[in-house]
Amino acid sequence: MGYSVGQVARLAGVTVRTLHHYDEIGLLSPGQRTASGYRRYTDADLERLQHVLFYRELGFPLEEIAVILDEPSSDTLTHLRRQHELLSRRIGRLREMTAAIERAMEANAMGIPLTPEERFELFGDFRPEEHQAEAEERWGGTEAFEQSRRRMATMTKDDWKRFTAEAARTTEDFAKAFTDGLPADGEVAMDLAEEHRAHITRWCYDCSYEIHRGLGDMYVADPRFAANYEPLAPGLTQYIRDAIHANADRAGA
Amino acid sequence: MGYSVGQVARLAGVTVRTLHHYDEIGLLSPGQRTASGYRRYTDADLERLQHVLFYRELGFPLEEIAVILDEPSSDTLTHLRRQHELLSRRIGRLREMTAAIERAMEANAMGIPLTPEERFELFGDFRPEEHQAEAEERWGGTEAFEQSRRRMATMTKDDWKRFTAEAARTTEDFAKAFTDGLPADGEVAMDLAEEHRAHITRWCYDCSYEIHRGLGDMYVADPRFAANYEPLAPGLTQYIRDAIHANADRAGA
DNA sequence: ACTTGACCCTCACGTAACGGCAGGCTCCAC
DNA sequence: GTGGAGCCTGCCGTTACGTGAGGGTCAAGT
Repeated sequence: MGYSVGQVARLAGVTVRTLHHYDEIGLLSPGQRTASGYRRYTDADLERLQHVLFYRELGFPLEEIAVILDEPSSDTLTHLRRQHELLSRRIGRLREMTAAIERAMEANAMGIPLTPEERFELFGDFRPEEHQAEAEERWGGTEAFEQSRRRMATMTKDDWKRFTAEAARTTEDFAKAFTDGLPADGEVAMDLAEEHRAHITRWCYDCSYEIHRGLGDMYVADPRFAANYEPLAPGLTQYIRDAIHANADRAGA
Repeated sequence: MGYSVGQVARLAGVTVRTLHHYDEIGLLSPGQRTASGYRRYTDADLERLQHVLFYRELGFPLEEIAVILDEPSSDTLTHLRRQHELLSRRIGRLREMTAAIERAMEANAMGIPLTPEERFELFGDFRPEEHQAEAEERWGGTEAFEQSRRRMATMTKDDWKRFTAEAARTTEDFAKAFTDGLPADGEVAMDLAEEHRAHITRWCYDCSYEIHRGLGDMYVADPRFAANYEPLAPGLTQYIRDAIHANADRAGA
């Protein structure tokens, strides 16, 4: 027979207003309502709230929390593992900051002034590396790019393994279709392209047909991407690019 | 000779807008401006920014950061020490969360459902203990109370030592004035009361005369406070209370 | 001397994640 | 059967910026 807002609020150490808010934005709606409109939270709701608070504590925006809690592959254990890894990383980060502080204290004790770069290096774990800057340039700092970057940050080593495994499978299927002589604008190739697009959407960001076209073009233009495909079959890169465009055409985009 | 907003932004890994914002709210105004109105940040500004970002990272509101950076006893070393301690605490907290996650994983593996209390105990480090609940009741959950609670949280063991030392000194002075037979509404006693008020304002929260009166009344009403004063001189508690009121009267409040 | 692109300025409105209050039901314990 | 605790739905306020708009500034190239 569930818990009332007040009870849940006390249990979880949040305010009633917060629960109302989570209900409003659809992040956590109580399983039921009483006849008089009172919210009734179930045990499942409590578990969801637990995860919400956890990710929130680690600084995730609520909208993103909703996404990662609603993705299909999200059972309790997956989340616990992910949370465990996120915690480890966070602790590592704080340790680095501790070390930086200690260095600063030493420098201070010796009367050595810090250079501006030294001053902020401890915050610099997300500084634009080469690759990021380039992607930014290519993608024009779009929403999708940001989304991707953040999604990547949440992925555990396990996630990465599954991600690359899935990606490799699709690539192999492409290679097979290509060597079998199936046309790039044929049913099979287009379905594979669609699968590819879904794969990206699931793991990285909301990949529209238009973005997907752009990706395909990028594959042939950039030798680093081509390096992944050509060894499997020369010409595969172009084939994939064409299949992507055919698939987008089919979808009317 | 100085850095532009853009340079500082790149160095510190924040946006220009953020620096503009800090300037607007007076948290970090550049030491100079060029003739054409461009912001010029000095090395001292950079150091301040470093501290700002640090405290921000640890979740302090900007307004509070301004306060702790502007308090008189705030030299670089003090801050570095404080930051070091805050980091240690933070790491400890995250370790506890890690342990809680591990317990949850075990329970999950064994198929044991968690009780609602177990679910959220890891977030419960700020649950209302007896004392806090009482203070809340007394003070009616005022702004001052919240301010105090947060200030306390930033204090290192060293801070506490100095705090209690200062407090003890004032108390002794009060005791001396009392045993010397000086009147509670006399110059000396009132000055001591004012010092007491300043002490609270400096360390805990903005203590108005009205609040101060309330504190004085509380001292005589609550035996636990009286226990601190009476051993020094019987009747001292009442004396302090009267001095506080006299001082408030003198200030016209 | 002139343009052009990168950088800077000041408004000014938008957003996320709630806090806090008003005005009004609902529940249950005495 | 009534009073107080708890719940409801708006709705406006706040913090820490994001995101342009509209317009000066500056060094480098032509």
